[in-house]
Amino acid sequence: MEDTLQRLCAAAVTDLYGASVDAASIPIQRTGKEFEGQYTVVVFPLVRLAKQKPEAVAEALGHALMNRWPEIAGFNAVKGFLNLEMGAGHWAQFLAAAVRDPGYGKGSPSGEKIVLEYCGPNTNKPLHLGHTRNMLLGWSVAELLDFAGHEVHKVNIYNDRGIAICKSMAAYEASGENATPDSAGVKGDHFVGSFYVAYNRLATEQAKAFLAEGMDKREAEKQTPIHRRAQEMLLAWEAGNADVRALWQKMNGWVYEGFNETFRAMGVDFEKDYLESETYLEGKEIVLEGVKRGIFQQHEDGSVRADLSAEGLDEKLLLRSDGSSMYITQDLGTAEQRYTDYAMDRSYYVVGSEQDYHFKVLKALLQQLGRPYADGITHLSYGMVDLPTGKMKSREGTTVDADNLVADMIQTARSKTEELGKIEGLEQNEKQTLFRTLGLGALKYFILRVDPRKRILFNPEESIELVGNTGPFVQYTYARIQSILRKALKEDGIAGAPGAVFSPPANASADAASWDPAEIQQCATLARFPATVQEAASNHSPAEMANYAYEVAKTFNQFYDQVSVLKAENDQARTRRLAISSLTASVIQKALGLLGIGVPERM
RNA sequence: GGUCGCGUAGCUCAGUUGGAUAGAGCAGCUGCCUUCUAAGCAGCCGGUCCCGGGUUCGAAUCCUGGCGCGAUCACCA
Repeated sequence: MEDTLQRLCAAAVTDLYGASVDAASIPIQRTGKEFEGQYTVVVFPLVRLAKQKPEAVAEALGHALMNRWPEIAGFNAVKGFLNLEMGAGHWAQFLAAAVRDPGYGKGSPSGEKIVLEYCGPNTNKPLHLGHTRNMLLGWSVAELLDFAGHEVHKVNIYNDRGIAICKSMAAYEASGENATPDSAGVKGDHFVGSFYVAYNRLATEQAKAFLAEGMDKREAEKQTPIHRRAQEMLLAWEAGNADVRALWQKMNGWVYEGFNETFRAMGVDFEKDYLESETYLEGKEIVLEGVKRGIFQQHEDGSVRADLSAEGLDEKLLLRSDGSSMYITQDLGTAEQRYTDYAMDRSYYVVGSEQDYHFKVLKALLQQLGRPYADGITHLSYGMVDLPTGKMKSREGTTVDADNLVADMIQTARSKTEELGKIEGLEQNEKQTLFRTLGLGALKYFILRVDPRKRILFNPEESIELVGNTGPFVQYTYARIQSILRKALKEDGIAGAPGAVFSPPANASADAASWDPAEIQQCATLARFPATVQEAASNHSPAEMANYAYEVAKTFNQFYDQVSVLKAENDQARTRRLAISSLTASVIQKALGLLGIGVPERM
């Protein structure tokens, strides 16, 4: 739509003033609420070419556009702003085309292959609120890119080895008594996490004796038997010790089971899992290859470093003097592995902003190595989730657990729904589904509607809102529409697909005069969906999609209030409004779907 | 200290990449349910867009200098 207007404007300017302008540079925007019209051309940039006053340019351009495009029904010029009113015929055409297109909003295939990594948990403790933001963002960005026309592969990376998991293992060995998640009746990841907490308790306890001897705190903890045991296990793991590996395998297995349950509850999925235990050796080889090619430097003590000062970064350690690998080394291996698997054009890493530096380094290293996938790396950085008490810290138990959070939200949705008492007729399992849809909808919307870069403040004391600018508000609008459509089907005695039934009147352009402003406003909002998809995808911003979904719902509720669908003045208006309603429902369903939020048939 | 990010109503956030009188929600106040679901709609109240300078027809948006908050700069991950 914008493109068309820009083209027409450019042509008109050439006709009127004999000057050529770049069509793409002509600003087209939505008309402000206080003015008539749907699209506004800002003519200030053209004033210089025209050598006339802005108002005169707008006026002249308005006439010229009307001549060129009959779908423009009128215009008004205010200062340098040319407001265009599209006629009912235009909207009727739009409506007919959009309603009949099941793929309305979907981008055409770009041929670009993208691998998107998100979640990236450690396997020694359960997922928390920080992971929740990561998962929701990652999943949604992937869906947006997919819907916008790219080929997207979602992958996870497990940090499944290292000192953290050895700590849980050491504590389990010391106090686990061969219990299992089943025997304890605890979800696997929580079960293992409880030993991570137990480790810290034991270490603090055991450190007391050393502290009494005047040792400093860090040193004292290093001397504790439990810490020594964890270190020992780490070395044994690297050496391939069968017992340690078996325990590691068993405990990680419990964690994966627990995680999978959380992923299901959260509604996120992965096409492939990567394990750092399987890629860190490959990372080491890449570093050694770099040394051989003279790209990285091996120092006298045996350590390997990369000089990134040319990129404005520091010198970076890649291998320790004992030859063991670093965090960054593993990521090099994982990246290589990924390219072997997918040969992707671009790779996205959804990881918190505290790792901005890390990803700059990773990309720079791969560029130095001349890897073909290096330039295609993008770090999708997002801000932390803070509590009123400050930053979350696992060791201090100040995290908000992901499973509890979801359960709480479902509970909140249940009590609100029961309080309103509008769902008496539903079966028990339908109710459960509804509470889940609403609870998760509220949670996901709450997190996704804010700009990813910004920090989110989450107050566990206050439950997430269900009224106002929220997920359930948008869901409610959908449910309202479904109620109308059900009644319409019943009145008409027709069963079938709403899309087919609620097509607009064939001769819609004939009833131009009868369109209510609310109908035009709703159509104008719905018409922005495809452009919003592309923008949200290219900006990697579910927030833009969330805000759009809110606006679609908001304008529909106004429409709902201002005109009656089922009791419209005439059949033509009724059919048309049914078409607008069903298209609105479809757009809401798609927009929320891109955020991972489901829609209820009633609520 | 260097680098990066953020700073908009009492609170939580938008602001279409430089456009009109800066918008929503929550909180507070007022109206609207014998009419398609009131988880809604309409209205009131609420602003030094952190501060100073600059660029131009026009700046919350771009540049520059400050201030504040946060992250990061490990032989941790």
